[in-house]
Amino acid sequence: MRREISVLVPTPAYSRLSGPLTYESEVDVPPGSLVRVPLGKRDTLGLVWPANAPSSTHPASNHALKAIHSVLHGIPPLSTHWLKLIEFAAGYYQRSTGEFAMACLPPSLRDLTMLQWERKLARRQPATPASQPTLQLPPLTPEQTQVLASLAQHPGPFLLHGNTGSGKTEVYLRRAAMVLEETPQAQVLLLVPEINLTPQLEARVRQRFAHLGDTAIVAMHSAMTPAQRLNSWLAAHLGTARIVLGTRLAVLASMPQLQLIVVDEEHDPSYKQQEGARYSARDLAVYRGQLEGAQVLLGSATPSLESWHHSREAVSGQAAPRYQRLSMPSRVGDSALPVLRRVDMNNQPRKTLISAPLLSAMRERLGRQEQVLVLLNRRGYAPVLHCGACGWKSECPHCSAFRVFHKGDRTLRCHHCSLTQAVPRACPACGNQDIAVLGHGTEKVEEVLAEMLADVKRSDGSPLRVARIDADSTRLKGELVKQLAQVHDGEVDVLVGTQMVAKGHDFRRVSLVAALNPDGALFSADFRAPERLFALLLQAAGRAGRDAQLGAAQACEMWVQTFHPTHPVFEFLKRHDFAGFAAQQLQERKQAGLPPFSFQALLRAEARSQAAAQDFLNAAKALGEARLPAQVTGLFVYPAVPMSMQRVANVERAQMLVESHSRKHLQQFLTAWQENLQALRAQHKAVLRWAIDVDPLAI
DNA sequence: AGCACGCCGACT
DNA sequence: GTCGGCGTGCTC
Repeated sequence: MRREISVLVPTPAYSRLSGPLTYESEVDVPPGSLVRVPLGKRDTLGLVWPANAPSSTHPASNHALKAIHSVLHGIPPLSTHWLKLIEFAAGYYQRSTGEFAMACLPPSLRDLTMLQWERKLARRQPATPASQPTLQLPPLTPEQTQVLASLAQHPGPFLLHGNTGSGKTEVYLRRAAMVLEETPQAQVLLLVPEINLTPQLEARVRQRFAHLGDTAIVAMHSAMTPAQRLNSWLAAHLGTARIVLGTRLAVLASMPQLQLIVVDEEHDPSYKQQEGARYSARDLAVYRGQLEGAQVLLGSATPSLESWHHSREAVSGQAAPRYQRLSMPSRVGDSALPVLRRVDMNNQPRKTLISAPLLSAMRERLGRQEQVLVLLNRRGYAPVLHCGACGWKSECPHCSAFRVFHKGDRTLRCHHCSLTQAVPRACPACGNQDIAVLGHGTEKVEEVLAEMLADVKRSDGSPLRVARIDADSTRLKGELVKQLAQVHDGEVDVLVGTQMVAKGHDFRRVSLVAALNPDGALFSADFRAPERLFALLLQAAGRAGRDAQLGAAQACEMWVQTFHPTHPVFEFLKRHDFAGFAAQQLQERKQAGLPPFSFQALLRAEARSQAAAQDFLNAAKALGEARLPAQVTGLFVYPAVPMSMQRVANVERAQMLVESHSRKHLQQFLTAWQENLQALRAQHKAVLRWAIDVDPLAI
């Protein structure tokens, strides 16, 4: 018997094929099956969709249906829950369901031929036999015990607020072990913000869960090869993987027996995808947990203000908050929290890079064979090259940014479009030989510190070693791991780096952390900048004094060089008072009507000229306001403005903010708008691309 | 998005 | 005379 089958294919929302297409088949193919179908002249991967779903693009009655080519046999269909997750996410983030679904599947699944697919399945390695757990577990602190008891008693979701060093990871592992023991098939998803952080957590998880067998733990992140990604995905989908450890894309992995989702460092901006479908893995994790009945545990030392606002300590008799808040304020082993030292740069000589008090504190630490971590959020040697004679600056010809001077390879590099040129010997504008650098980057700090500390010797009499870790020094694969190992082994005394070293890595012998110039975030136009700065500094401070013996002798220090030493951010930081900081920030946000007290979306447009981009946006604004859905009220569309990075690689960028007090109304508006915007395209041909960003992180 | 068709400039 | 530029249009 012939039957009609709804199939999602990878077509973007604006292609007018956003709904499922109808194919025919001799046999019944259940929803969630992966199929190969003809689409135009090509043969593409498709996902069978529930038949009763509304099909926005039903074929004309006289249209001959094409037949499904083949079904990818050998694996069970994707679960109804997974289909629902995809449908929700695509709708919420304003993408077509087909495009979103295909983007969530491993890329090689799209490319494999039927034959390759069958070979792949046949070659799958059998699960390794499980052995008995033999590991000696570390004792739990009373706080950890209490938190684990709450996790066992309540369904969640939870927000675990634990200071750096309070043992959050141990809680994740213990909870995972409990869940895996309780249900023989159960699966656990562990999310981390960055690829850099997966290897060390993976090692710890493999060690702890060695008894489950090697194949029971898989990683998922974008740096894996297509074959590795397919293997991990299959293991998760087939249930052989009991623990999936990954970055944001792992939140969309098929895990039929999912029981627990942990989002570590839940405040981290890396959880928001910044291109294509701009989803928040943290928010989807919460939705997915509710959908599948899996427990959700968000953890951070500095929770996002959104999560903090939506969480409360459980109080009997009161309405349950969205997240139940759990706290672990103490550090394991009672090592003291670092002391904050502020250097008022108003009292320092102009253009001071490393102030005298900071330098002497560093010398003292180094003299005791302790390590020092120096943070500066700027790579390269100097952010600008400048001609004193004619005023020329090293602007990038293609972007609205300066090219950065990299001394190591004598280049001028644009950090936005990657344009790289040799440093000119003389000013390109006037020929003046005397061109100078403006400002400081990590390369320069590395150089200056090596000079300033040249007289300090290590205990064996050898010279001090200053090293640098940033995106430049770790460009080669494996370089970051190698360099971090050198720090751990004590080969490095002073480590200079960008914020990438502040995240997650434990440096046991570091007893002094210094932020050289954090002021930029204090008065930024971005309302989230103080939140990010606070998180970064507290996280960086947490790098210090992990070694209890070290901390007991002499408290560790967090140094901040600033022109605004009395700024509230530093006052709260000094007291390690996240709750106070959050209350103050939330108060400000409430008065200004900013998230989490309102909901935002951005419409972004890219065009060859700024005017063309803005014209499109303003036309979109007029159209949106004219065709406002009747039920939508209290919605405000701001005028189009250039983006803060206005031009990148010769493309002009503009954006427009939409704000509403109601998430539902914002959604209704965006859905209606999306359809109208397609019609606008024809009249704005100069516009290269446009996209909607729901819940944007930076405006 | 892909991948066609389709109509105008510099090359074996 | 062809190869190839990317404009426009369609995909069950």
